Amino acid sequence: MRAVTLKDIARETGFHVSTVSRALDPRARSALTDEVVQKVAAAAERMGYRPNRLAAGLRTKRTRTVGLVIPDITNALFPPIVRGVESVLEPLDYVSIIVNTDSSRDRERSQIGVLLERGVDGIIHAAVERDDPFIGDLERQKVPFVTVNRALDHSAAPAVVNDDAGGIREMMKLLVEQGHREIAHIAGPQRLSTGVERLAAFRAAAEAFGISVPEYYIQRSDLLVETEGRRCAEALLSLNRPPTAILAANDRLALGAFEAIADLGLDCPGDVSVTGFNDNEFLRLIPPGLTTVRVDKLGAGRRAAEVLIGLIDHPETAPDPRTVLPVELVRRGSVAPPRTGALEAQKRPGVA
Amino acid sequence: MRAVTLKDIARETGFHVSTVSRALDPRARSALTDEVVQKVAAAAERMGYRPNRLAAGLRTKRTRTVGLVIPDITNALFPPIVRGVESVLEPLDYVSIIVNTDSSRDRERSQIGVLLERGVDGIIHAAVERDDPFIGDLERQKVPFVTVNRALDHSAAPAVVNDDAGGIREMMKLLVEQGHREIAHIAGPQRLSTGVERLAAFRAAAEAFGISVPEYYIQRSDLLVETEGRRCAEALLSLNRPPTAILAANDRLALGAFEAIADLGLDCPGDVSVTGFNDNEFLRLIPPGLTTVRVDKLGAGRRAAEVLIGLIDHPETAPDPRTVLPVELVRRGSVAPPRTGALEAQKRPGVA
DNA sequence: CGGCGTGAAGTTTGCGCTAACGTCACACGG
DNA sequence: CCGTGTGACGTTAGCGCAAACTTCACGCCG
Repeated sequence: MRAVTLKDIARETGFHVSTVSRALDPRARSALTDEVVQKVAAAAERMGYRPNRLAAGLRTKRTRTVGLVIPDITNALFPPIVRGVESVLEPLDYVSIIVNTDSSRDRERSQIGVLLERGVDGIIHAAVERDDPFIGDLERQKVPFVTVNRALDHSAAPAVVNDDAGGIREMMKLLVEQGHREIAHIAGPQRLSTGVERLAAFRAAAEAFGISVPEYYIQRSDLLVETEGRRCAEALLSLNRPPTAILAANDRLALGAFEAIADLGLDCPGDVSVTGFNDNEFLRLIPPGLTTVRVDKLGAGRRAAEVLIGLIDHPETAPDPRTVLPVELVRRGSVAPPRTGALEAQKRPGVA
Repeated sequence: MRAVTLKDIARETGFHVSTVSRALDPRARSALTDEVVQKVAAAAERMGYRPNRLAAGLRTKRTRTVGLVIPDITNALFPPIVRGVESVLEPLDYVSIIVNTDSSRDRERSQIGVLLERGVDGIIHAAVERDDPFIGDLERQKVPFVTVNRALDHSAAPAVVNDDAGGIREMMKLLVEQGHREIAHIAGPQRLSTGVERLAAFRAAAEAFGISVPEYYIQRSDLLVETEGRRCAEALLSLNRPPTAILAANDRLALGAFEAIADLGLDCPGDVSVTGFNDNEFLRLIPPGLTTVRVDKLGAGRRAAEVLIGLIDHPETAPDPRTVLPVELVRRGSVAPPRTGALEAQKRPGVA
């Protein structure tokens, strides 16, 4: 069952292949008489013609394919971003090829390689590290690309990010208003822009609110996973003077903190308040309900795709180097006023 | 910055393009002297050669691309299936193009169309309905394809499914052992194979355990979403003789039942036990912990990819028409023995 | 010692498509 | 009445690659 080609339609209709090609191309159609266009369209329809994008791509050097580099599609943060991207790409007749890096540089390199072999017209990168070493290659090869959610340190590459600083500030404000003064931070990995941004914002906000944060109130996680959140929270809660609130750099770290709190026989928010970042799905169903910062995942994906398309269609015009998406505080049960002194009193006998 | 082609390497090394092509092709390499292979490989490396898969695909009619049709990547069931698929595809140098149907037939048709235009070597379909009308076309065009998770009604197409019947039976056994006799079912949409399979299994298991199930204990959902689960559960709990256990056809329906139970001021598992199917992530964190049937999502994706590759590489040999993956009961807090008579006593005064 | 198999390379072709270019007829203005 | 523009279509080339086919030299065997 060979596929129907332009040549077949040409034979059938008696026109030349290139006439058929034009008749089927909305942009070139105007150069032809209506009669020809009608006949060709009818024949194409009747014969079940389906354009071969590969051949067209080979000729035009445009595949209408974009690469989407993410750490792991299994991570609830990314599917909505993907849908956002596709919501703008699909109407434009693009498809995306998604690759997972599993946060491994080796995998990132090879996966970007497969995207390039496939001739993607551009890349949306949701897994960059601040000093990503493979990005230079892309820039040198003039492959249009955008980063989402995260940004590069020294690069003019357009980035679509969330208002990390604003979100952290809001959160700090809430905690302070609730009466907290001993506020700790579980920072994200410092090789990610979100990790350093949120940590810096944490420090800045603390200072703005007149809260002093000792260094040991800042725990750096190595990965954005629950186990790391748990480890960091355990360290914080084992301090002689444990914090009354833990502001985590993301939801998964916060979920890990929940576990640590439960393990130590403590209560959230009774003994410790906890906050997150991102507002992943299902969070509202998990007690006591994580107070967090909602980021617009769909919007981020959408915007990234728009920027990328701009880059592809108008390579000369400089794009917005940076889009900062607004965030929104979501209050749930994990924040309450501190129970003054209660935590220390309770802990002293138990812990060495 | 034009990409390096075989021709460039040929000019550089003095060999002919086809010699270069062979030197770079592991299968054809053996026909060349080591010296040539070495030189070509070195030049390719040095010049940063990257094969153009489009051109190769145009020539060979093999794109090493598969299409992955899913309802919605945002649905937690699918990312692990996707990873499973890619875990076998990636080492074979394939990529996948994922399309979301949003359970719409129009979208499904057009999305399958874009996959075909892209010349995918095969399709893994995780969104089929029992009488899917577009599948006939695929079979006629001899496009290799497999269904995952769901199956077609009248088709020889290979399917990778879970042991729905076994899972339901196990679940029924558990409920009966716990002392339940009034067991209701929130069935999945009957246009999906899982919907009818699980309903049939529910009836069969009930009979096997000597449980009689009145028709009004079976509520059919229209979509596999929480709101539908809630609607169905409300209907069941508003009966004069409400069930003591609700066996839902999937986790999301069960989560909806949780909501309905809470809304009615009832307690799970105190007043009603609830069970699900699939074992989506994060379920363990949602109280009281859904007792459910764990399906091997990664394994399903993996198996589907293996079957598809078999179909692609050996079109003549008939594949296993059906792979049934084992499932596992996961006990959590949502099932407890019925509080005999308590529910009725409590409800009578309140509900008409 | 001649023919022939074989190994190692080169030549050619064409996958399906698009874009640059060519042709031809007709209309229109000076 | 002829040149020239223009509209409508045909011709050609080539994107990058792989596979079929060709060439050529060498060695071996009868």
